[in-house]
Amino acid sequence: MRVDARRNYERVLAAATAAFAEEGPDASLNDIARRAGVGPGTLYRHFPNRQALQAAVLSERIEKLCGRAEELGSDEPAAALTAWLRALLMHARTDQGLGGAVLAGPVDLGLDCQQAIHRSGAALLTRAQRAGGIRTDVTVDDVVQLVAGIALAARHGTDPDQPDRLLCLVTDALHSPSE
Amino acid sequence: MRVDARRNYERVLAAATAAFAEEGPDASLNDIARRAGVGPGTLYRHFPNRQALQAAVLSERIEKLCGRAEELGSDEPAAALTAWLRALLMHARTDQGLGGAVLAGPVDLGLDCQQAIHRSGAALLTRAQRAGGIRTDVTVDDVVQLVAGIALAARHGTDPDQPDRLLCLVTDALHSPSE
DNA sequence: TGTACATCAGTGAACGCGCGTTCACTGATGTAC
DNA sequence: TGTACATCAGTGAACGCGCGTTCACTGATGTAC
Repeated sequence: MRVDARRNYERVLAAATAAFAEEGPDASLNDIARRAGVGPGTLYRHFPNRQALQAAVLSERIEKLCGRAEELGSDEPAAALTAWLRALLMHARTDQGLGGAVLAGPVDLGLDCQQAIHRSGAALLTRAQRAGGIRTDVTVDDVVQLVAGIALAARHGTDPDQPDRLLCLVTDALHSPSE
Repeated sequence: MRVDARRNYERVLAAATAAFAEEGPDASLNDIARRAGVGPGTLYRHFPNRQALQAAVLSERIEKLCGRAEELGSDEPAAALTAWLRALLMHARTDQGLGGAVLAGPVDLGLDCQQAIHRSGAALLTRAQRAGGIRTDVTVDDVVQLVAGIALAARHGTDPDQPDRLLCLVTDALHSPSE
């Protein structure tokens, strides 16, 4: 990759990160190019569409999230799940709900972003279920969807720690009440 | 109100209902006017902005929802709450998430739409809490937000009865586990 | 090391699109006589 | 009941806007000699 190409790639990525953080998932692509001090064409050279850009912005964070899941793999199963779900909620709320929108969205980012999250979540969930104390009638998809929902609904909320409270409610619910 | 005005009002409302059902909350206003066989100006005469139109479309349903809450007022408290939350979820999912978007949205519809829902919910919730068996550390706002979140996240989901499953999880969570 | 050149990247004006919104005009309605 | 008229409603072409996207052209980069 040529040095100027790499430089502009970085610039666009940084501008996109800032724009998504400020404007949310629907930030204008032209505006992102403008912020990056770059022509629209340059943006398109590197990122063929909005999803590619969103994926690029999120991928680093998603990797961290999956890394965190591995770290938690040695903790007490149920606690590890709870802790990771909290991290997942943080992720889903980043950039005005970009994370959550991608999680719940119709788009398949092509990359294994979402799949990676599901894999990480599945590992923690099934481990906790096998260890007992966590409901077995819940799928990873359910949990991820719930967390995404909390993040999406919270986007325009006024109470800043409502999402955490709701997550607590959900994690409580995961601790099987019947057995 | 003149007879032609009333007629067009109804037409626009019907067209809006259909459009929201098909396209979701962001359906084009020009398109709605077109469906109604009416000029854009006519639409604006009756509904100054999109929110007014959304409110008009939803208001009837919201009234029903509040009516249902009153009906349930004589049932067993916890069961009544659960049943109403299910109805609320149905509402939030109508029209591709229009109900949920309005519930969770930043907009104050001016009307007492959302307030009415909150009032109805509050009545059922506090009654159930007083009767015991329902967590007391949860507010109406929390519950409504959660239901809206489930609806929003479900918008692009593939599993048609996932929302119901998630709601069950939530209602289970409401049944206080600690006491 | 220096130069010529091919290749790749960037530019940015311009396009087409659909949106929300307006407003000068036409037409329908209801009312007063 | 019939007609004149004021008022209210509807029309729809047109506007401005910002969006995503393209492409002919210019410029920077790296390479071969």
